[in-house]
Amino acid sequence: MQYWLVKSEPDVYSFEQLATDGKTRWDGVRNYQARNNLRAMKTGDLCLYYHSNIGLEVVGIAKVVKEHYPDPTAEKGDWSAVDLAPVKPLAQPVTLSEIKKHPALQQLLLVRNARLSVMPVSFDEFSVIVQMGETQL
DNA sequence: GCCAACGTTGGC
DNA sequence: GCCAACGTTGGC
Repeated sequence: MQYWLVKSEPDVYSFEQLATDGKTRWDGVRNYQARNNLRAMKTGDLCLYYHSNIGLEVVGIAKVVKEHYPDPTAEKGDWSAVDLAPVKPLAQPVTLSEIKKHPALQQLLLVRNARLSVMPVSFDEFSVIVQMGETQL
């Protein structure tokens, strides 16, 4: 079991929208590092769902329900998509500023590489953020 | 809206 | 293969 963090701009596709849809195709990734992370995802892996630009906070947990396949939105190039489904929202969102303040989260790629949109997180980091969101695993 | 950080492109 | 120029992302 691996843990991840995925970013989305909430005015484009929010966690609430994912909760409504029940499932979504995570496509449109055009960054090699992020793509390679998508390809490493396994069914059942859990993802922290982060709202970038608006909110700047982790708002929920999603899970991988379909492993990587060719991204149908890619007109050219070698890109991948996965399918994600909602697990649960955090009782209280965990903001970027809280994450930056937390001693156990200083290695988080979200902090160290702001531009990466799909990144692995350790189980410890995942647990800390979920606990900060006051939600049970 | 600005700008820093990063990735990509293209000239040499 | 280097590096400058450019485009994009994302925090502020």
